[in-house]
Amino acid sequence: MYEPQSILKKHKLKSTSFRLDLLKIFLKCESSISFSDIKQLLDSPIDKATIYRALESFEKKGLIHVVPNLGNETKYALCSGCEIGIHNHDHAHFICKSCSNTFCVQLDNTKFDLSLKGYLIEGINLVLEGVCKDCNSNRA
Amino acid sequence: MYEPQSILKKHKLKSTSFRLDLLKIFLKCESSISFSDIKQLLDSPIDKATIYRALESFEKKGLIHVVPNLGNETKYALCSGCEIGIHNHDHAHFICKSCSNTFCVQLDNTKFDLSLKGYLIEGINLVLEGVCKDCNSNRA
DNA sequence: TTGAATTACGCAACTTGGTTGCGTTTGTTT
DNA sequence: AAACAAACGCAACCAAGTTGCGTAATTCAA
Repeated sequence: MYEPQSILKKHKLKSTSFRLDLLKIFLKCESSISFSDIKQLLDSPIDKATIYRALESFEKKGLIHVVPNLGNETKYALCSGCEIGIHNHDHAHFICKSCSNTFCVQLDNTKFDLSLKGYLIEGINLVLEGVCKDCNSNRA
Repeated sequence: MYEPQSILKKHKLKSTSFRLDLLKIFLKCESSISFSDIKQLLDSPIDKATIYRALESFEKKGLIHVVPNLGNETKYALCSGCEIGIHNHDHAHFICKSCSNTFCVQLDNTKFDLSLKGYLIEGINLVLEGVCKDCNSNRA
C-alpha cells in the first residue's frame, strides 16, 4: 500500500516512469532536495521543464512541500506522514551550515507562547541552523 | 550616533552615496527585502553587480543578514539591535502569504525543549506563515 | 480493448537571479 | 597631495525557473 505506484494514485497523480523515479528519490532521501540534486540523482536525462512541472504538481497534490532555506535554490521535501496521505507540517527544519542540506526533524516538546497582535498565524516553521549529524561526526 | 554615516563607519564599510542610500532603505524598511525590492526603491539606476557586492560586504561586516524564505530570491534584513553593532538573531520571521513580505518579530516567551542527538544547533529561526497586520486589516 | 479526453513530455526560447573579470573612479589615510 | 585600497560600471556569463507548442503517453469509459 505504500509503494510508489499507489502513492501516486492516492494523490491523483498520473503514473509515468519519470514520476515514479522522482518519487523514489524523495522516498530514499532523508533531507530536502533541490532541482540540481534531482537532476544528478536521475539515471536518464530528463528535461528541466518536465522536472519543474512534476514538482509543481506533486506540491499541488500535497505530496511534497517547499522548505525554507537561506539560498537562492528552492528546496523540496517529502515529510513524514505525507506518504500515507497526511500532510504533516508540525516539524522543524534543520539547515546544515556545512553541507547546506535541509533536514526535517520532529518536534517533541516545543512550546510557543506568541502573542502577535494583528498577525494571523496559519503556519509555524521552526528553522534551526547548525551542523548536521553527518558533518559533525565527519570532522573528528 | 545612529546616523547612516556613523553606522557604516562603525562597521568598517566605505561610505559612498549608493551605500548610504542602500542603508537608508534598510533602516526605513520594516520587513526583509530582496534584490528586486532594492532596485525599485533606489532613485538612480545602479548596476546589479554593485548592489550584490554591497549586500555581500554588508553581510560580512554584520550589518545585515540573510533570512530563510520559501522562494528563489534571497532576502536580506537589518534586524533590531543590528544598527548599534549587536547582531541579534533571537527573533522570529513572519512571512506574509498575501504580500510576500518577511517581517522580523521579537520572541517574547518562546521555549524550546529540543534534544536532537548529533545535531549541533548554532542558531534558532522561527518562521511563521500567515497574513500580516496590514494585509489583514486591508481585507475588511 | 480501443478510442477520446486529458495530461505529461521534450524542445526551444526566454526571463531573471546572481557571479566574475577588468579597467576606471572614488574614498580614506598619512 | 600622493598612494593604496576598495567601490563602481560595463560586459559577458551561468544557473534557476517559466512558457508555448507539438507530440506522446496514461486513463477511463463505452
